[in-house]
Amino acid sequence: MEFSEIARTFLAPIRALSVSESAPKKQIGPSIIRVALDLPLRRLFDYLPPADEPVSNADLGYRVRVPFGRQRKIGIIVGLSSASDRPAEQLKAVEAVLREVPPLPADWFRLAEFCANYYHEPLGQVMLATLPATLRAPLPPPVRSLRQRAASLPTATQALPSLTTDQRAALTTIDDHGHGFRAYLLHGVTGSGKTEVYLRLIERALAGNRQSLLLVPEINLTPQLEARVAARFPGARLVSLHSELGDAARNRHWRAAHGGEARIVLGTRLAVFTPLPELGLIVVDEEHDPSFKQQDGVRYSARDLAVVRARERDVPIVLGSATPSLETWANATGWVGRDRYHLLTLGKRAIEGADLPTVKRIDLRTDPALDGLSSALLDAVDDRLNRGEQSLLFLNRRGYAPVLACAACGWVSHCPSCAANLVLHLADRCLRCHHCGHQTAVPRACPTCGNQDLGAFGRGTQRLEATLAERFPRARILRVDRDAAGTRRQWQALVAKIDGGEADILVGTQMLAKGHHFPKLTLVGAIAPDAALFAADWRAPERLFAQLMQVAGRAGRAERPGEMLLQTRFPDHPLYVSLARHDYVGFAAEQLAERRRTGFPPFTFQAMLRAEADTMADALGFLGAARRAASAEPPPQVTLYDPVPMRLSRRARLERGQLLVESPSRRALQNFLAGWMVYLETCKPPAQLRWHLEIDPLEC
DNA sequence: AGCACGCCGACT
DNA sequence: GTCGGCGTGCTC
Repeated sequence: MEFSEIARTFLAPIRALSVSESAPKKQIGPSIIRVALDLPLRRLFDYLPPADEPVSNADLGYRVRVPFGRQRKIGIIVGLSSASDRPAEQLKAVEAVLREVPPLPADWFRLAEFCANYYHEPLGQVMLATLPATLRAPLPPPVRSLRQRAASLPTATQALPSLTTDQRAALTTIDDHGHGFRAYLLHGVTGSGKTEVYLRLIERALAGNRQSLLLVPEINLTPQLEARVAARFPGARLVSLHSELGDAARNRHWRAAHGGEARIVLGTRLAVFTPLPELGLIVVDEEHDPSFKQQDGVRYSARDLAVVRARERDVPIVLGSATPSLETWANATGWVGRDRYHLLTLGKRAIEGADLPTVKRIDLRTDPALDGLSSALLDAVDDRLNRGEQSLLFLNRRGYAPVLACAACGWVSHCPSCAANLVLHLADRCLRCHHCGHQTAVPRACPTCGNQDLGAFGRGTQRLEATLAERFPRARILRVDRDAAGTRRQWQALVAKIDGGEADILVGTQMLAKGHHFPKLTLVGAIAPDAALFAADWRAPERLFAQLMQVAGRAGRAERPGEMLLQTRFPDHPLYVSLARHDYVGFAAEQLAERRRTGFPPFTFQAMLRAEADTMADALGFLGAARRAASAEPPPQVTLYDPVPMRLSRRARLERGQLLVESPSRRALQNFLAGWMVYLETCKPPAQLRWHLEIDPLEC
């Protein structure tokens, strides 16, 4: 069957798929139950009601246990009907309607449906993937006695921090608009008091007897936020939802939210799907953070879904950031259509006397770096050591050196499974691939020519740490990267050390830029930011600016002024000029103008079809066939580019290719993709080939 | 996705 | 002669 024909035949029923809220009432009694199952299939499965147990509209949203082939599965009742496509004798009966958990509510259905349609994933997979594991398991969890939580402490009478003019103005604007839907962008530099605004809004939601949903990028890095919220509202039950939580706790927290007992839910991206019967407020903190985008399974953007959810529920949503994503900024400042988001700006740092750090650019052409460190930066670190203050050196590259190589024959440490180099990790005495985890011992001599003199090229955090130890033998140096602070426990131990004044120099990746502030820190050095300036990825400047701005914000938040030193060969680059002025607005305007001129998002909409297979020929062959099928009847307003190898063309022994699809019209793109997906699922690619579609891809 | 059924190689 | 490889095909 041709693609276009398939689109016509199958598309209409898929779009029409929805919860039938007007199914016949029980005088006839609907005889068919439509069930969503966790399968990669774009259809529902029809079942008969369980023996002697009529079902009604009140059963929509309950989980069911059903026979499926010779297995048992958990599904969700998404509709009732009086007829099925299949003859009744082919239908099996639902084994049990599981009523111990209240039914999933209608707004949760609409969110799951939106997610399934927008990201082109089967509804059942979306729905089941968002439930806690224990509610997905075909066997009921072992019965445990419900542990009653200790009664909450009486509300401590604590003096609330006084608000700045900007904070008060932001709150007044939100208050004046009332309880209904409106999306706000709360734009404010580090220390401008965004969190206090969130807390005041949560306070209002609590007073109005409404639940609040607070989404954060990585909960591990911000345990203090959790503590701060809990301390402010000791009388309200707060639960967290994130992937490091065990199954039991996850289930408990999810049910507390669903049941309405939890009044505040603090979670990472998956928490956007938590059913909240009395939701009154959504906050997305650090909304620009890429970790709001799920990178496997259902590839959704939790930030975007949060906005959809707020609209569905008719509640306000606040997106907060010092460096908003350019998509969000465009929505808030009239670059795309009229202002969709309302912009609220927090100008000054809320802490009395704490100014933004001065940003100085060190020209590496006149002050060349020796072992990665310019004399100006060394002097500045020395200065801090003498004053008993802390320095932070920011280098976004883990390991000792990005590659080990033989100068005699040209051998380099290549990953056998990926199109990438093995990174030298001297701390663990190994070579390691950062993409697949492959690990080998460091060879004593060149594997090809026997040369004993292998060289470590480039510089990572470990090497920088070693250099600093040599240069400042009396300083206490602490390295903070994923290797040293991978778990919540390790991270907290390091934070405790830093706060306890047990470190003079911190060396770290962007991990250090997030969340925590260190009162004694007055110097931030960016070691090698230039690489991102000319990267092929057109989003690289946006990410670099955000990172540098964020890490700069670590310096001098207390009464001591902070300083940032930027080591660069391009001191006049507009990105650095904007950064030195703390001018996000100017930077964003320049980037958006460039993107509009060159036709990049948010002025166009993108989707990426990706395929991986044993050979690049297979991967590109599949993508090429997909493209030809679409071009046979060219979709209006949609451009399909040539299939190309991905930037990391081979990972874990699989060759990877991608095909970019683009349109100035979101609707045109979505219409095309819906039909295309149905067609692609009828294709018979080589067995080992895997493919997936990503909407609004962040990586190009 | 599972889990069947279904035809061709090295083994108790 | 069997156990088992994973190539299609189906699951209400």
